[in-house]
Formats: sequence, C-alpha cells, structure tokens
Amino acid sequence: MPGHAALRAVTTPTPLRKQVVERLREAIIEGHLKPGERLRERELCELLGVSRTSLREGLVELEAEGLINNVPNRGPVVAMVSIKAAEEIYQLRAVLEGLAARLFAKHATDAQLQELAQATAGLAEIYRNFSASPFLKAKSRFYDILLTGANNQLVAQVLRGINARVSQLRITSLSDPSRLEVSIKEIYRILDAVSARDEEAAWRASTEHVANAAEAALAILRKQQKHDMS
Amino acid sequence: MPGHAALRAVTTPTPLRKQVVERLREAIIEGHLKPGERLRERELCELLGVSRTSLREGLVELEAEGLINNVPNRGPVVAMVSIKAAEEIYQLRAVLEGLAARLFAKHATDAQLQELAQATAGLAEIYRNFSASPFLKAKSRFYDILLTGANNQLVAQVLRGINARVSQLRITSLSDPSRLEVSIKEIYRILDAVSARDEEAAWRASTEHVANAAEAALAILRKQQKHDMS
DNA sequence: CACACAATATTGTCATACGATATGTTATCA
DNA sequence: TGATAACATATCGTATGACAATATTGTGTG
Repeated sequence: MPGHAALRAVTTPTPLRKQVVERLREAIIEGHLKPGERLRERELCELLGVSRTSLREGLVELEAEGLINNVPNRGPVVAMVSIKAAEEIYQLRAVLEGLAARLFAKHATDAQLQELAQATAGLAEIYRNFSASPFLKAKSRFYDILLTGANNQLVAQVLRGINARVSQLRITSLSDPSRLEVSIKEIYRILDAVSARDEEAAWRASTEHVANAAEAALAILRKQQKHDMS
Repeated sequence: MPGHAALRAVTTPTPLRKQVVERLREAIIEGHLKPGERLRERELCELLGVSRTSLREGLVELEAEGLINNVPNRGPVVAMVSIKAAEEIYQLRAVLEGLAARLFAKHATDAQLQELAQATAGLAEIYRNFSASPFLKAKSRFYDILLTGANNQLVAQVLRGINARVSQLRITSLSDPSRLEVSIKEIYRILDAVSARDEEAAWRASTEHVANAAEAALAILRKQQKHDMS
C-alpha cells in the first residue's frame, strides 16, 4: 500500500503470557526441557525475563495443555509421556484425523481439494530425494489444509494440543524409514478418498493411517524403554 | 511409584486457583454467568474473596477450557456458543463417545459391564416415573462407567472439557421429551453392543446416538435463535 | 550410619503500584 | 444542533515485594 506511511496495521502486541507459553512449549517439544524435569519459577523468570506473575499464568496454560504437571508445593514438572499415554494419544488422534478427513471430503471446496493434492505431490517429491526438515514441514502443510477444509475448529484445536505431546516423544514418521514409503501411499489413499468425496473411505484411510503409524511408533517406544532399563 | 501423589492430594487443601475455576465453571454452566457477559476482575475478586493473582490464574485455565474468551485490554467474556460451535462440538462428541464405547467393548472387565448394565437399568427406571435431576445424574453415571472402562483418560478429559460447553446451551436430552424414549433405546443398543464385545456395533450405536441427539438439540437451538431475533 | 533438627529454598497467595488501552463524559466549534 | 476533540475514569497487563506454608538440604548428635 503506497502512501500513508503513518498507518500501521492494528496490531495488539502479543501478551507476555502468550510468549511465555510459546517459548516454554517449544523448549519442551525440542527437548531442551526434558520429561520429569522440575521447573523452578525463579529460574524461568530470569531465563525469560518476565515477572512471576506472567510466568505463572503461562504455566497454568501449559498445564491445561497437558505439557506440564503441577505438583502442589513443588511446582511444575515437564510431563512424562508414558507408553500408556502414547497409546491413548494415538487412539484419540485416529478418530480425530478420521473425522477431519471425513469432514474434508464433505465440505472442502474444489480449491482446497486442489491444494491438498498439491501438498501431497510435494510430500512425495520431497520423499524421493529425502531430507527431514522439509518433509516434516510439508506434512504439517498437508494437515493444515486438511483441517482448514474440514471446517471444524474444535477438532483442529484438540489435535494441535495433543500433537505437542506426541512431538515430545520425538518419534516421527522418520524414526522408522521403512515405513516412509508405505506412509506416503496411505496419504495418497486419503487424498483419493476425499477427492472422490467418499466420506467412508476417507475415514477408513485416515484412521488406518494413524493406526499404522501408531503401531510403528509404539514398537520403537517399547524397544527404547527396554533399552533404558539396562 | 504412583500412588504417592494420590496420598498427598488427600492431605493438601485444594489450591485457591482450582476453587476459582470450579466455582466459575459451575456459574457458567448453571447460567448464572451468561454468554457474552463481561467478567470484571475486580468484581470476581470480591465475589470469590480471592486476590487478583489467584483469580487471573483461574481465568487462564477457563480460557484454555474454552469457557471464556479473553479480549485484550477488555478482559474475559463468557464464551458464546454459536450454532456453528455447537455443531462442531457434537461432531467431536460423536467420535469421542464412539471411541469410548469401542474401547469399553474391548477392555472393560465383566464387573464394569455389569455396572453399566445396572446404570442403564437405573436410567430406564427413572424414565418410567420421570424426574429431571435424578435422570441427568443417572446419565452422568452411565458415562462415568463407560469412560472408566474405556481406559483412556485422555478421551475422558477432552470429553469432560467439551461437555462443559454443551451444558452452557442448557439443551439436554430433556429439552425434547419426545426423544427421551428413543434415547433410552439407543443407550440400550450401546449396552447390548458392548455386552457382546462387538466393537463395531458399539461404535455405531454410540456415534448414532450422539448424532441423533445433535439433530434434536440443533433443531431446538435454531428455533430459539430465530425466536431471539424477533 | 541413621535420625532429628535447624537452615534454606520454593511455592501459593496477597497487596500495591503504574503504564497502556478502552470507555464514558464534557467542552468546543462549525 | 451535531460532530468531534479533549479530558476523566475504569480496567487490564505486568511488575515488585512480602509472608506463611511446605519442601529440600545440610548438619550435628547419638
């Protein structure tokens, strides 16, 4: 927009609390704060440069998200994701993504369908000359489109919430390279189903995709845990 | 060792923040705080007899739960449940309860199955000489058993969260008396399915039950809204 | 070495303060 | 008069300091 340089976009500065939440969430997902680790308020205040007031409000939000547990009079601890919890997460994810796919098949515009097709093609392309970071980015793009087209913000919100917890495990589709190829095929199945506006097929393809991913991930997790014990 | 935490919980008084959350949540669900109503911190502090610190921490939690919206520099507002939001909630509830029923069919002990049968019988009994409050209590008992037997705490937690939002609508199964009888039949269908350990049937019975309830509730909601406009 | 006990750290809650933004009111001017 | 600018007030976002209650750590004693 030329002219009127004085006009700034109406932008409310992000509240400190939100920034706290974002930075801590990232630190937990990235693994800089490890499961079981205690979080001392004083430390975090200094680290983030905010007052206890804002910090504690942020912690409450993270607790609601399930990323930390609050032990009375001991303060917050980075949540431990047990294998049981991981199973629960995958069970939930399956029906959530299934629902999203079904709703996408029902509601998505043709433009959104096309976007999803492009995203899928991009995913396959990256897979051919593989590289991790772009792959994850492309996958996240796929789900963004899917959730937008599904037109159910609540499902999107819940999915985002539990995804943070899965990320903590750092068990992605990449952990088991042998699954990558079949994983891509499963995604194409989802795309085909929604393209055909076949809700049932979209549901099946999506839930089965998650179930398979869960199987692979949980196998790795169980092996890891056994290893940890020695 | 788990179990210690439970012991401590008995000993320690519930934190003020939690009490704030409970009381406000109840006030919202009961309709004493109405959708769209502004919540002034100062007022609530006096009303609840707590400091702004504790109150605000509670508000953060309620916001995460979706019961209030925070408008920057204007403070929290009791969330408005639009018809669109209600639709989204019912869509989500259907798959969550479906999953719970399926998991119950798979994992529940025989004792839990029997409990569920009793709860269902109790529900039918109350229906015969009807009275609202015990009916709702019995229904909530049914779901408690179902969710316990499903053995997925995450699903239970999410369901509890969104149920608070549905309650806000004060559209219960009671709003449409003509649906009550068929509703009971649907619940028996769920019971029969899980009793037979038939996961697929449990899934179908449960999702269809919610879908039917949604249809009835949304019809009433739409009518209400039309009426509000005049 | 185990155990009691004192010293210290940390959390939960409160009161107070102050700038920034939003709302409401009054004064001013065309 | 009606619109608008200037001002006054309410409320939020954040910070600081305080203090009791509980948890953790360190120390001395039997």
